[in-house]
Amino acid sequence: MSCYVQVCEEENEEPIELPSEDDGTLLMTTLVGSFPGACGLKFRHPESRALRGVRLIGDRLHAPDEGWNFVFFCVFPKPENKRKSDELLESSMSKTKRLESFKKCSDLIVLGLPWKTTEKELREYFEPYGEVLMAQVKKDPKTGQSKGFGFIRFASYEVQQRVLGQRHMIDGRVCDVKIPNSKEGAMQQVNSKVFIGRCTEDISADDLREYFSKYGEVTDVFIPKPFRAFAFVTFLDPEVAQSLCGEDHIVKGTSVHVSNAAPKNDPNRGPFGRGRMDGGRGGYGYNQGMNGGGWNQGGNRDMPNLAALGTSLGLGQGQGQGNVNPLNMGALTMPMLAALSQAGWGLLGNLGGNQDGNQGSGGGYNQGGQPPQGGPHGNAPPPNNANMGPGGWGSNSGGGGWGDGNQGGSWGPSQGRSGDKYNRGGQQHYN
DNA sequence: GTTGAGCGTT
Repeated sequence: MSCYVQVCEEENEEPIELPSEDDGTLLMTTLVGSFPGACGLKFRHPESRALRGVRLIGDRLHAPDEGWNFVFFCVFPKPENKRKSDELLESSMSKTKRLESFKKCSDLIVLGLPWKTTEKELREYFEPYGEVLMAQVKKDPKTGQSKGFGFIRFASYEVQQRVLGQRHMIDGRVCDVKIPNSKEGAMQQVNSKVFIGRCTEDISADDLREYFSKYGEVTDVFIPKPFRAFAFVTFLDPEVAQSLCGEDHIVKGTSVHVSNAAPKNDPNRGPFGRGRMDGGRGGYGYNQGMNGGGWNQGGNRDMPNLAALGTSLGLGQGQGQGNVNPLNMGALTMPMLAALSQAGWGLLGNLGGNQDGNQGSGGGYNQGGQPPQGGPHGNAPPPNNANMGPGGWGSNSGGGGWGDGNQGGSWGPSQGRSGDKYNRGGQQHYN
């Protein structure tokens, strides 16, 4: 028996009526359709006067015992512990921030998969959250044995954020879903050529051209022979090339990674791994640097996640052709500039029309965080707390932990910054 | 046939 549920973004705003399903639940997809970025619902209980979260199981919000007879308001992810002094700023920014959070999906890494989990099972686990574009389990090429991790790609950014915000149990193991390190903010060079990584042999130059032409005119496609699992695509418009950098694209069923093509003969060309500054939880990236996270954890010379900055600040949009400056400096706030400067970031020196300039900055990132406390059995999340901690879901359903289908909890989100470093190998010299 | 932090045949 479906009905309409009154929902508004915040308390005391004009509600919108959203249709529930036949089974009386409200789909998350219905909710985010009207409230992008929402991750749950809460309401003020008339007796307790307290906020109550709405139970969320999978993709379905379940009516409170009293039914949908309240005005509900949205819960949005809180990526950081909010300090009191930030609340004003937070509320004044919240709407724009949410608008800016319309970002494209990226692949997500799924860590901790049971050895036996297949790609099919991986896909089937995530499908209830939303459309799955790609699911793969990394295997040893010889034995076919799973390496215990895989990648997943969703069609919807909102779904992606929801999946990132929850803990997962797949085939009896707790799995971590994160933004992979390969998605670190690629410094966007002024270059109309992009590097296409993770190509498979069945992707032809024509395939790449056809696929990428939808973003702009492709002037060249180059695939090294013999097969080297990467390619170059050159666009007429550097803006187009820039806009694709850092993204994953699915070409002929394969997730390829687009990054800036390193110039051929730059001895300075180093690893392309750059630091994630946001603790690895994706989304709201620029905001994460503001609460003591800082740009430069551990004192290494990582670069800020420029891709995240660029998107969240609306950089790189609408630049006229021929303007080789990838940054709209007018959009950079002083604190940002200060942060960038403090990060030892050599951008300014690189803006002088050096099309082949490349950052020689080393890799190293600060990800990690503490493993979750508590286990898959028992140790349920704190019940009925509408004010979740970082990474939490706002709408926390009370009751048990794993095993009863309760997915609303957040126990010990991995937002910590343990400062461990990891240096990936990077883009190799290529002639 | 084993394993359990990580990062995708650059």
